[in-house]
Formats: sequence, C-alpha cells, structure tokens
Amino acid sequence: MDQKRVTVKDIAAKLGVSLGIINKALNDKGGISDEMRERILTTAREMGYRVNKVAQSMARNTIVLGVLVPAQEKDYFSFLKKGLDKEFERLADYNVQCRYYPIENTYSAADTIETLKACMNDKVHGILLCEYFPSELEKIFEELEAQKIPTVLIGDTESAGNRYLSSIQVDAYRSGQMAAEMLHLCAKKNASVSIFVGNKDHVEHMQKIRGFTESLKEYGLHPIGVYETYDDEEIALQLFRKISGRLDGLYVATSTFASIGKVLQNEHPDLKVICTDVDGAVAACLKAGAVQASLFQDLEKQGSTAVRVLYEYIAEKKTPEKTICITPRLVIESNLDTFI
Amino acid sequence: MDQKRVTVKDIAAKLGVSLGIINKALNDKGGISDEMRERILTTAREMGYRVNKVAQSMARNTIVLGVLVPAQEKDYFSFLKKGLDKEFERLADYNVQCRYYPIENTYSAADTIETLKACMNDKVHGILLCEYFPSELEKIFEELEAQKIPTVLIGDTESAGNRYLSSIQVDAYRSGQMAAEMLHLCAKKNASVSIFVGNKDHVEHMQKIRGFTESLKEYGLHPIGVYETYDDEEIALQLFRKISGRLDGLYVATSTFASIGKVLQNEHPDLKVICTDVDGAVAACLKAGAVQASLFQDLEKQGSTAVRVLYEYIAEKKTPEKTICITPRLVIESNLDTFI
DNA sequence: TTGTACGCGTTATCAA
DNA sequence: TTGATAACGCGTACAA
Repeated sequence: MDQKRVTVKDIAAKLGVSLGIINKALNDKGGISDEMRERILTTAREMGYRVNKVAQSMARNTIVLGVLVPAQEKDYFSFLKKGLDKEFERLADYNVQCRYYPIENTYSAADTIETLKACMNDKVHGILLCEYFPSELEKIFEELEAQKIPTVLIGDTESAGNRYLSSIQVDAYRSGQMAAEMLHLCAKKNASVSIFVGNKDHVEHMQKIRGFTESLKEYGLHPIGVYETYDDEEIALQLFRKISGRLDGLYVATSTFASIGKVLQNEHPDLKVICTDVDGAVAACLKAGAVQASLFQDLEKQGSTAVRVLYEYIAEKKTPEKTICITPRLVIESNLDTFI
Repeated sequence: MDQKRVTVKDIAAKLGVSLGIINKALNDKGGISDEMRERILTTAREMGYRVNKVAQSMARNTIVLGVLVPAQEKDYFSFLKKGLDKEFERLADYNVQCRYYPIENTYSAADTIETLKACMNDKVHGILLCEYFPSELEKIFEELEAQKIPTVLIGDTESAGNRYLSSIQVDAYRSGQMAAEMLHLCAKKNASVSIFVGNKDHVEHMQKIRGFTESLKEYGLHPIGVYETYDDEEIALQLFRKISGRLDGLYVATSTFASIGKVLQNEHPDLKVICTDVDGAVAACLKAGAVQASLFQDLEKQGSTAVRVLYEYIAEKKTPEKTICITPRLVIESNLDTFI
C-alpha cells in the first residue's frame, strides 16, 4: 500500500516506447503489431500495472446514458428515481451524462419503440429501462443488440428475449420465503395463513407466491388461499373481511395495505401480519404491534444498482450477472426508523 | 443533467481573472482581497459551480492515512480489515495512500503512544484507531488535536476524551431492542428471558443490556438475569446449563456461542434464541431451527465507513457525526446465505 | 494581491 | 505501425 502505483508512463519508460502505443495495447485497439502488444502486456502485468479509473474518466469522451421513464410518475417510482439520481450524481464527476426520456404511455408498444429510437438517435452509450413494458418489442431489442447498445432493465424482462445486459429485480422468491419464516416464528403451530398479491400475471408476484407456499410446507403451516387485490384498496379490504375469520397469519406481498391496516389494529389482535415495504400505514401498524414485520424492497438500491452496473459495463467492461436480485431487508418495530 | 458542468475555467473566463485566484477564493486561502473573493464566490454560486472531485484528487498532493491495527490480529479483526482494505482499494485511484501501523500490545499505553508518535512523524493526514485501547492516552490525543490530525475511532472511545473526529460503533442499544422484540415475537407470552454478554465493563455490552432490558418491559417479558461469559466458551456453557431449565428465551449478545449451540439442538427444542453475528455455529443452528434469528453487526461496513468518513473530512471538509452507529441487520434462515 | 505554468494519469488526434 | 502532443479540471509553486 505504501509505494506508488505503476502508471502507463512507467511502462513506456521501461520499454522505451511512447504512451500512445501503450494505450493501444492495453485497450485491445488496432494498429499495433502483435509482438509489441505482447511485450507491453507482459511487462504491464509484471510491473503490476492497474489503470487509474479517475484519470481514465477525465481523459475519455463523455459517456451518455439514456434512461427511459414513465411520463406520469407513479408513486412508487419516486423511490426508484431517487436511486437513479443519486448514482448519476456520483458519476457526474466521472464524466458521465444522464439523459431522461419520458414515455407517454408505458403500455403502448409504439410509444416505447419511438422513445427507444429517439434514444438511439442521440447516440447514447447505454440504455436503462425502468417500467413494465409491452410485449411487441422484440424487434427493437434486436436492433439495440445489433448496434451494441447495452440495455439494463429494472423489473420485468419478458419482452426483451435475451437481448439485454442485465436486469435488476426484487428477490421475490426469497421475499416469499422470508415472509413464511417470519410467520412460522410468530404464529402458532399449524397456523392457517394466506397471501395477498397484486396480480398473478405479474412474474414477480408469482415468485413471491412460490417462495411463500413452498416454505409454508417446511414449516408446517397451512396455506388457505392466494388472493389478488389488483392493487385496489377496496378489493383488498373486502377480501380480507371475507377470510380474516379463519386466518392466523397473512403475508401482504404488495404495497396495498392501508385499508387492511385500519381494521387490523382493533378487530384482529391475534392475527400475525407480514407486510411489504414501509409506508405510513405499515409504520403505524408496526408501532402498534398490529403488524409483526415488513420486507423492505429497497427500490432506491435497485435504481442505483442499475445505473452502476450499466456504467461499469461501458467504462470498465465489467460484465454483470444477467439477473441481479436485491435481497429484501427485514423491518421490525425497533429498526423501523432506519428505513424512513 | 444534460448540459456540461461549470468549471473553474468558466468562472475565470466570465470574470476575466486567472485560475489561480479562483482557486484561492474557492478554498478559503489567504493572499486575496475580500472584494475579489466575494466576487468570485457569488458568481460561482450563480453559475452553479461544483468542484469536480475526480480532477481535484488528481491534482492535489497525496493524502496519507495511518491505520493503527493490533499486531496479533484476532479472529474478528479480519472482517474489519476487509472493510478497511476494500475502501482503501477504492480510494487508491483518488490519490490516497494507506499506511498500516501494527501495535504490539494493544493493552499497553506505552506501545500505543509510541505507535501514534511514529504515525505523526510520518506526517500522516489522518489516523484510524481500530482497537480497544488503554486509558492513559489523554496526552497524546491532545497532541493530535494540537497538530490538527483528525482521528477516527472504531469501537471504544473512553480514553480519547472528546478529542477525536468521529467514532464508528455498533448500534448496541438498538441491538438489545431488536433482540427483545424478536423474542417477543417468537416466544410465548410472559416468557422468562436472559442475556449473555462478554463483559459488563465493556460499554458496548452495557448498551446492549440496557436496550434489551428496557424493551423487555414494554413487551411484558421477564428478565431473569444478565450473565457474563468473558468470551469463554466453557464459562458460557456452564452458565447456560445452570439456567436453561427456567428459560424461555435467550439473547446471546456476544460471539461466544459455539458451545451453547452444540447442546441447543437436542436438549432445548422450545427455547427461543437470538444470536450475534454469523459464524459456522450460528449458521448451523439457524438452519436447524435451534436459533430463531441473529443480529449481524457488519464489521466490514464499520471498517469501510471509518475510512470513508476520515477521507471525506480531509479531502472534502465534510464533518461527520461524532458517533456513527451501524445498524445491525436481521438474519433469519431464509436470508442467511446473503451474510456469508 | 494576482497571474502563469506545470503536473496528476489517461485518452484522443494527428503527424511521422 | 509508432510517436508526439494536446486535452480533461484542478491544485500548487513561483513569478509578476
């Protein structure tokens, strides 16, 4: 740690060649003889050369990243955006520019394609896609691949085939497992439990259901139904009222919890409940003891991870995992304040 | 986000002055008229200037950080060191050097003072102290303060008076609270519970005791004793055998758990146990269901945070919190693998 | 008090 | 295929 780092200059001096040729060798560029490349690479290795990323980022051309976002930002999206902005903030000093491209209607294939084309026209070096998107996009993903524009997805990957660099996701299967384990810990033996999701069509929710029900077996808990709330508070409440009588434990795997939370405190003192994420309703119920725990999905981290992964691929040729899962974090009353 | 960042050059050009004077104004240096400073600072603000840290770190002199470590590394220390090294690795590109100073006997005031003096002789810009240390150090801390060498402590702060920049600690009080809450969730009502710590003299352990016992009251759990294991597996086991009969729940607030773990699985199926950190024994018991949860103290994060805080103070004049608490993370069986 | 010039480690451009 | 040189944004030493 004490001695100075080896620089390209040191290599050039040792070999008696110029800096330009060193750069070509180190970066796999053309216009250099095989012999020279070999010579440079071996001495670089011998001398323990490692590129200085800071200097590198100053010298190279600006990297431009295009981020496709929904034009009408939904509530949950603000957390994601916070993560994106935070990471772009950090990368600003690294000579990285971010360009946001709002999509009018994220359910329209035409809108999405149009926006992606605009992105490509602007010659961005990488693309970030942060919403569910329609299924007729195969063609445009082919085009992106042909133009070697790496694309990182947040969430759903269905319509992208395999033509994306990486996707950032909630570790949904594990969420289900953790919820089941927590219910196992705090509910009575052989308890009857249930799960509420938004929509079974959603891959993420299906994984939660799988993780949950598979773990239930191991813990000897009794599943009594999977219910879809369609993320509607009214529906959620009605479903809850219908089944709450024979319920010992409940995993609310979606953020639609407020309506249930209200009746929970007074009417169902013995019901054990695991929630998802942390909003005002969840926090209140945790404090009141009406909810035992919640699984914080850390959207902000998803956002910052997505940006970082894309940047590192472009700037440092680091190939990320095809699927990056963000592990949910366990929230209970006594660590609640660290999540707000 | 789209347009280019304002640089010192831009400010100089707009004002028709030189770069040197801009620098003096921005960095509170002498040899500049008040009027000029004012003029520069206001236009800098108007133009939205923000320093480019990357360029800054390349241009300035190397920052040298001294790290005092125990010569005989104890087991737990390797995790801390991992965090230190990781952060130094990251900062290497930022023109930061790290110099390790081993202390022969960390319980000897003379050894510690000698090492600190060596550190000062080398004109380090900041110091990191990562071990408990003796109590006769007030003088040397005064000297450090006089020489304006910022010092960050990891763990104990007793002998430093108030003469340190910041200290990084486990959030011990909260650990106690979280353990109590977890026992409340999984043990029966009015359960009798106990806590094992290493040593009551240790501030950190006292805080855990406080957090634990205070929370017990709120949850209606019955405390039946605080026990010191002196981090000795034998003692821990003996204590455990003595009281386990009348115990419903146990919080093992120190890493001394292996011996208890062995007898736990067969002999005490109904006892609820919360552990600290994750080693082989804890992992095995979590998998077997003999331990319900553990509180991961993230030593690695403590290490990296300490380095980062010290660096940011020196390089960016960012004054950190006097005490930085690392919140423990809840480990259960289904997220266990993410902690190893 | 202000200005000038050079250096940090790398990339990029153009000439040889 | 190779070399020389100018950037990138800032700090620093020294000259004016």
